[in-house]
Amino acid sequence: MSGTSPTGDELVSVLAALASPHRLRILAAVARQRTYVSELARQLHMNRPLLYMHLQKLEAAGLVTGELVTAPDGSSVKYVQAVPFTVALDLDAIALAAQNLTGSTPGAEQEK
Amino acid sequence: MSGTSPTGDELVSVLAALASPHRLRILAAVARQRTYVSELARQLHMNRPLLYMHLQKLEAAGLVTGELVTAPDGSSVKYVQAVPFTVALDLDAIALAAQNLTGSTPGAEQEK
DNA sequence: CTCCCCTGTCAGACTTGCCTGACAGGGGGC
DNA sequence: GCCCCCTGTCAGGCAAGTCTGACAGGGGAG
Repeated sequence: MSGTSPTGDELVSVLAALASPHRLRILAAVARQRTYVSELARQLHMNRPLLYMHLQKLEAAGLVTGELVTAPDGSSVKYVQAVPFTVALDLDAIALAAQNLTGSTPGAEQEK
Repeated sequence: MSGTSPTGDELVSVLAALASPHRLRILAAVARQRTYVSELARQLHMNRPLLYMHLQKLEAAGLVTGELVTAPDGSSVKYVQAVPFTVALDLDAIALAAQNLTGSTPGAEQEK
């Protein structure tokens, strides 16, 4: 879904995921280098539970992927990675997305 | 601010304004035709106070402009208009925006 | 055994956003 | 006078998002 036009709902969830300073910072940090959760928490000066929440929002929106790597010795570390994407946002895209929203009431009058 | 790279905060507010099915629909309807508030409320089947709130969020983000037109007879009608814009959203844009956020803690370590 | 680092998850407090009905007021038509 | 349309704003309730400290558990090093 990097060049394809997403459904309205997908667009909304992506935008909602992006509309947060914390998540913007997280995404930027993760895009720069592959890191694991605790390290990321230190870099960004935020509590881990909070980071977890934001991460799972980003993951739900499909913007990052988590990978729990279990080393041969048994210790596990969760690496987080940014998923490349592109969204072109303008009035036409909005108008298009607004048409395919769940609950767009297909019977509604488009033109008065 | 249609081709220029917005500050991180601006980006956040725009995305937050856009991350709502209601506001997407409002923006789409307003982009299609110039309408006034009450008429818009009827088209979208939503209460006016609710519409007002969403409109002022969109206006705060700079996505729509309101214009209170007072007819020669004294009756006034508020027309709402969409403001054209374009935002290219990808990892680079995110990384860039994350750098200029208020409270980006300029003294923080960029590279570990 | 003790200390440290890691991963998850939880309940609770707090803040913000969302939505509603109701109100005040301006103006026109009958 | 009454009724209809328009603009605004308000308090209040409800739902959702945000953030915190604390906990349980796995594993390694001294």
